[in-house]
Amino acid sequence: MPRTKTFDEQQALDRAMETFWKKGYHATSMQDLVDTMGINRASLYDTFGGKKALFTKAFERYRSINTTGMKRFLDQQESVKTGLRQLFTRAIEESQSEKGQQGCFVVNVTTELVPSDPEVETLVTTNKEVVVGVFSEFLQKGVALGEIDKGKDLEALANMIFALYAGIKVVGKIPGQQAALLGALDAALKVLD
Amino acid sequence: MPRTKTFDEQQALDRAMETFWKKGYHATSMQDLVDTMGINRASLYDTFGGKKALFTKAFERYRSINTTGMKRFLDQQESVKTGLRQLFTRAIEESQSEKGQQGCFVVNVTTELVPSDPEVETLVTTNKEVVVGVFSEFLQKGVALGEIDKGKDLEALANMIFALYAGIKVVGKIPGQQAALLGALDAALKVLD
DNA sequence: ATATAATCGGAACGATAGTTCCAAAATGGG
DNA sequence: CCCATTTTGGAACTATCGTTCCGATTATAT
Repeated sequence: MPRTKTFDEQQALDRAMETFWKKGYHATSMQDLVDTMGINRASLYDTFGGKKALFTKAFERYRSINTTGMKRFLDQQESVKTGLRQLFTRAIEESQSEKGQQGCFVVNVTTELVPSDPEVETLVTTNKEVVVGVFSEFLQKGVALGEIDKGKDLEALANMIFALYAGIKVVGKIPGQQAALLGALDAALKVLD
Repeated sequence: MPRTKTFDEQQALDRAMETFWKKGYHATSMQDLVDTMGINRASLYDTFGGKKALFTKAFERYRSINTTGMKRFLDQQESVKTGLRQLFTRAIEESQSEKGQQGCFVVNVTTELVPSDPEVETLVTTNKEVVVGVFSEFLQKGVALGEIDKGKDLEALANMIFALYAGIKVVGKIPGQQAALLGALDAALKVLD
């Protein structure tokens, strides 16, 4: 006898994610979210709780999409070295598009809200462990394939790749950095040899 | 017959810099600045113009201090390889202190205000050129000293070091990353061999 | 068709935002 | 000491912040 939901909750969350991603947490107003999510102000509070609760949901959704996508991309790579190169090349090329100039939501959130927000601090800490784990496993596959020397410290390499990725996402926000970043990538990937 | 300034303008600017650095632009209120700068609200507007004008002055002061300090540090290094290692080791160790968790003001500002603020975009673009230039010159010295192979693409290496620096400043905001980042540094510096 | 509940538009709330203004107080040069 | 000017405290202003509430409307399940 009751009725079901009418609006698309997932779509609304995706739009909130886009808004927080583009403007950051503090610069995003509830009015911005009402405008972009396409739902009523009251519905927003009913469904998502409030600004901070909505932000957390949007951020976790971004993390889920991103880590899943990255893992999927790496899983279908045959070569570890060229796979990593392609992952980064794609990231660099995307960063020069209008949307890419938003950078990485995780990086943006880290610099804006850590250490002032302990909850966010926990989320980005978890994210770092997960992503470094993905890189580490991928490198392990490279060792198994004989592409990477057995003697290498894979954990250190994974951490280096993670830091480089974050750096590229920062520098990539500056316009006209494609050539410079591709060059930097080329230099950096020498660590795998 | 007039009189001179009473309060220390430079000190007030330094405190504004600290506040913007710690909290970011949007999360910093004029009341925060009045409280931390130790001067009157009206004096703040008289001397610095307004929030945005004050922010720009504070940011440029940070840039000046930082690039000067980095250049000075590198200039007094005898070895290029160990000099770079020391620069980064210091940055990593500092990032684990309470103050270091604020990260790098330039990185924070880049992720928060680029591309939404064209003026800031110009400032961080200039900063990137200057700092990459510093790294590039330092690497050139390494070639002259015979520490670095002549054949290497120094511009690419400088860009890679710049991106890595930004990444370390992001990851360094997460607690407990000292060992991971030192390992990442060790792996990254292999590109100089 | 009717009942039930979700969604809506929009007002209202107290709080704070950035900025301006003004009279009083403090300060330094002559 | 005195004049000129800086600095001060605090009110005032308009705008927007995040949040809550309510009556009206819409949509669904029976």
